[in-house]
Amino acid sequence: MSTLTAAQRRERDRAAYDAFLAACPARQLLDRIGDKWVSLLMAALSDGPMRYAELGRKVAGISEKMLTQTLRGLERDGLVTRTITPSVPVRVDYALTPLGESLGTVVRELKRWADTHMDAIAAARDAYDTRTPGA
Amino acid sequence: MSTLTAAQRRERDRAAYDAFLAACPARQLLDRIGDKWVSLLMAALSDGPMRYAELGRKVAGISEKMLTQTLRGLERDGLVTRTITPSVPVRVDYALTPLGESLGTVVRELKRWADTHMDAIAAARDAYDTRTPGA
DNA sequence: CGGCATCCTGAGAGATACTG
DNA sequence: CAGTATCTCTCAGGATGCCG
Repeated sequence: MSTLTAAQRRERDRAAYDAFLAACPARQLLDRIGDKWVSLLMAALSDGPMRYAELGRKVAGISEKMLTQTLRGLERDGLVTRTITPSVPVRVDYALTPLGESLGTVVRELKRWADTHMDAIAAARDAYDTRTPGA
Repeated sequence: MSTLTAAQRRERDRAAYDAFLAACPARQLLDRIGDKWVSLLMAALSDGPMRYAELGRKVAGISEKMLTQTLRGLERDGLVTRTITPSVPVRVDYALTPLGESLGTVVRELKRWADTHMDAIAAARDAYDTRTPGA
């Protein structure tokens, strides 16, 4: 039977699309750098290695949970290294890998586009909001 | 008094940081293109103008709500145009603006990095998961 | 056809408290 | 110092149904 409701069809399509998206490299990359803390942490580390608590202070608003979670993710992806020095108060340093620095370069290109064009976007936004005053 | 609890200090810091982030162009851009549907929709539109329902079919898994919502956001930011043809069944076409195409170029650069380096990330991920088998 | 209002659920963000 | 564990709660996003 081709008797599929719109909902059923969409569900099937979504499953197929999800598989496609999971395999899409660009999608994975966007998910990573789109993460609120990833870019901030990497920017902080681009100045050189830092300790756990230093990062927590530098990025200010981050909770310990997200700090740990994000760093773990970055470590897993080979973007940062985690170096444990087993002194009496343990010391843990995080640093960018070459891969991480490479990604940092790309992100900075993105930032350059942002710096050049975001005022145009802001202007468009203002114009739009003026055109659509109430709602 | 400097008698602030850790929570109070963090809250104050977060407020300040939120303000900083809201003003940061790069952050705004990342929030945009990090959105699951934005890049997909823009990729679809890079082939030329499309109608509402066409987009819905091309992007397959998207719900009508997200389709409308995302398109509105892109229109507001001056990245796409929305053209209404008041025929009897209404016809609405969406197309990239020059600004939108410019952004598309940047995103494609990002995609190039992804295509070149995501296998390294996947490898790092595998290695990490092997090193950390149980948990 | 194209779109908005409404309700509802689940993933994920943060606070808190405890451990090596 | 550097986490881990647990709980709560928000809110993005999907389903549904109605309008122009």
